[in-house]
Amino acid sequence: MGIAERKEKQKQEVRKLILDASMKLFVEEGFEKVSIRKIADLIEYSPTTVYLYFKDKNDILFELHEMGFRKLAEYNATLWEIRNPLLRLQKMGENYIRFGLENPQFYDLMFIQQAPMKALDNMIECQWKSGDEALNKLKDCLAECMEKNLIMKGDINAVAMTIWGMVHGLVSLAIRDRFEKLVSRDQIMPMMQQSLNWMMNVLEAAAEKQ
Amino acid sequence: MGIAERKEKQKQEVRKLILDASMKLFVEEGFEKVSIRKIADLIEYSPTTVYLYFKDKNDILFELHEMGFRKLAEYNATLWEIRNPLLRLQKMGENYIRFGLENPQFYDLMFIQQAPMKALDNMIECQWKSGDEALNKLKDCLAECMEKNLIMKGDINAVAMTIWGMVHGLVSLAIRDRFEKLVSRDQIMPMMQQSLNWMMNVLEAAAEKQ
DNA sequence: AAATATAATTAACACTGTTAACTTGCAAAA
DNA sequence: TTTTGCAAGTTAACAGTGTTAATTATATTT
Repeated sequence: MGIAERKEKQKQEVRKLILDASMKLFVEEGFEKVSIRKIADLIEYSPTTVYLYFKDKNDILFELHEMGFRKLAEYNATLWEIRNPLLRLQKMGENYIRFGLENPQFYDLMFIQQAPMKALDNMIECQWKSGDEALNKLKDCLAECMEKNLIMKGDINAVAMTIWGMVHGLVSLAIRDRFEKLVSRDQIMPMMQQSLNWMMNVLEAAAEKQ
Repeated sequence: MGIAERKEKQKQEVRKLILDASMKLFVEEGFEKVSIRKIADLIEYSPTTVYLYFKDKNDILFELHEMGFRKLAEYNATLWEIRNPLLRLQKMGENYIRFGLENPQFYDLMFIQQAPMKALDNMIECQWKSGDEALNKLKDCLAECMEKNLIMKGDINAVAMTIWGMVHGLVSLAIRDRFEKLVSRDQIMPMMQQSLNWMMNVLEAAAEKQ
């Protein structure tokens, strides 16, 4: 069955060709500039060929969104060496914010755009695996913090949403230009840092009081 | 100069016609279904007529975004009677979340979409007045809390961003379907309420410790 | 070599925002 | 009263978008 194997391999190669082209357009021109026709032009195939390898555009954007999660994981590569869970939490927040501001297009796709979630709806395994994995790491960290009385106890899901919500709030307001209309541009980054610091101080103080 | 006045009035009437039609489409079919052609169809003018009254589509979306802010203000109408600033803060957060979940299209336009901010760039007064006004009310509340030692002291801008960031994070993750892929749908609302409660407890405890 | 299966294409549909050029109707000047 | 000029509104077009049905070309199997 050598030829069936080769065929499968070729199919995967074209698939990769499409994804590479999408990626190139995506990082160079941003999310909304990625179109099926431009992808096809780049790989020198007709636009309809793309539909032989992907169900629709959302399906392609889902794959790009997965790449984004791999990139985020790279940011956190050295994080698990940190013993103090509260310090780890802080670094996690810093990395998250840094990732968002340095890769706004990826962030957009991972946490703002609806397209990847729509692709998920049409899949067999319709659970958001990437998001779940990332959230679990946050939950583990928070659980450890609670165990050691470093943050106030509470429902782990609710607390995780709170912390995630806070950093996501900062990043998404920043990359959607809500801050630069309110404070001067060069003040945004230091202010976000201050914001995170204040939050950490509050968390710490509340735990000590408990 | 009676005729010039009448002309001006007629011009304003067509303008209102366009906005009403946009609004109708917007609340009935959502943001991405609003198109210049559909607006024109609805008011029985040609599509290009719209461009005689608005610079571009962003310009129309900006007006809708303003209506959203007026709607949000309605939610907070009875808020200023509350004396205790910490309780006021909590209710403000609850109202914000409720507004977002009950009016996801408006929320989208006000805090997620880039279109209204792009319209702002091409305006004489390119400050985000609506956002600034809303944020100032939050800042006033926080300043009062700090004064009375009800929350931990810190840079007022940074703290405001933190609090806003948190509630915006929750709402935007919710309306962009990030929660329902992680927890069951009917658990989202109670979890968000729990999330806010935990946050308020943390704020309170941290203040007392100070 | 002929039949079959698969890969890729062309053409089309129904949309989108936006601009240039043209036509109509009405108020003001000759 | 007639002519001029301006503003409102229109048509046609450009350059795109995602997506589907029908068709052609290619490669594999019989």
